[in-house]
Amino acid sequence: MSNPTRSDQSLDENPLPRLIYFTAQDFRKLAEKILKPYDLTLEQFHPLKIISTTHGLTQRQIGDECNKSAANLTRILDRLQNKTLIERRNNPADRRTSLVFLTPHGESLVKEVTEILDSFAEKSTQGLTIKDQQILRRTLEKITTNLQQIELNNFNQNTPEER
Amino acid sequence: MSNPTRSDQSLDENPLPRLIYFTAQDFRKLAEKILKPYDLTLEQFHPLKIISTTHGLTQRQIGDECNKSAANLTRILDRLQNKTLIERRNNPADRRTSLVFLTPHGESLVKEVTEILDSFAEKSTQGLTIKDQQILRRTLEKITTNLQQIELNNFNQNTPEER
DNA sequence: GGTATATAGTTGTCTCGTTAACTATTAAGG
DNA sequence: CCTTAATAGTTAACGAGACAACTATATACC
Repeated sequence: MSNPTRSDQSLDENPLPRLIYFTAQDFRKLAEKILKPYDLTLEQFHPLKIISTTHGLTQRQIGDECNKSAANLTRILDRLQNKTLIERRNNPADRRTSLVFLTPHGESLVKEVTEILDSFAEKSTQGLTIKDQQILRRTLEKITTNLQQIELNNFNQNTPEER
Repeated sequence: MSNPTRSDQSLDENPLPRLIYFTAQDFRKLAEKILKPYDLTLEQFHPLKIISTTHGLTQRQIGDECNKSAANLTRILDRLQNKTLIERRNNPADRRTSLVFLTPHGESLVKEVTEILDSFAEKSTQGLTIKDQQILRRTLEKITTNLQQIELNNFNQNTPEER
């Protein structure tokens, strides 16, 4: 009624990538709001969740799993450590690395927040048929594959037309 | 072959929202690489593109169109202005606002980059049937609607089960 | 007309993401 | 062995998104 945003008018005409992009943004924004009372961000929760399912991972392993660079993960873990949700322990087998564990505090927080986020994720895909969900999944995978292909072409040569 | 990231193994088991999120991230990362030679980011290009199709918008209007907050847009426009791609002109009709225009420099850059990004967007959805694209579009819209619904419920009451 | 409210835009602070430079440790190859 | 290269992690700098506080102007209402 008040502010005519792009969601009201121009979604239909947006190119698909931007549509995906906007949807992801909307999702993130709402997830952040939901997590705010727990003094957590979505990006902090990702690694936390990973640590909770596999204890004692290195930062590299965690970063691979949640698609975060080493630099980025360092700070995120710093913040989680400051909130005493995780701890880094020395790894005698490889002194370059440290192994990351949840504290009891972190453990219980993950448990609590997981339920909330799971229910949120479920609600967000409500009303979609199984078929549509499958197609969505397949389509996104195809796009990801395309992106990888583009990246390869771009960095081996300059957009070759045929091969 | 080298680094087993989440794209190789766990895409299938990821919940849909995260899948959308990862796809959007991949898209953004590649778009940024493509734009780098032009000293532009994807987030800078969005408003630039909008300004190029409708000259003399206020910042508010631009922000609505590209889903950016006023605060965020202020800085992005500052950067674009420093690169002499845009200019802000006084609006005598409402002295709180300024109207944003492209410089000739900005004009030609938008033209150049638009072609590249369009072709990129097209390539990224290559191999998808029209039908699948329609379903993707419909599905994402449905998710967006769901998110709006969740937001309403959350802020009027505490997750009411039924109404 | 004058006060109250709403709106446009800016600025500060924090989190997140990326790149590049750097340290420490480990692995490889002569 | 010892030099070289690779890897794990940290730090700094910058763009970007979010929120809160603030200024200036415009609108509403009494």
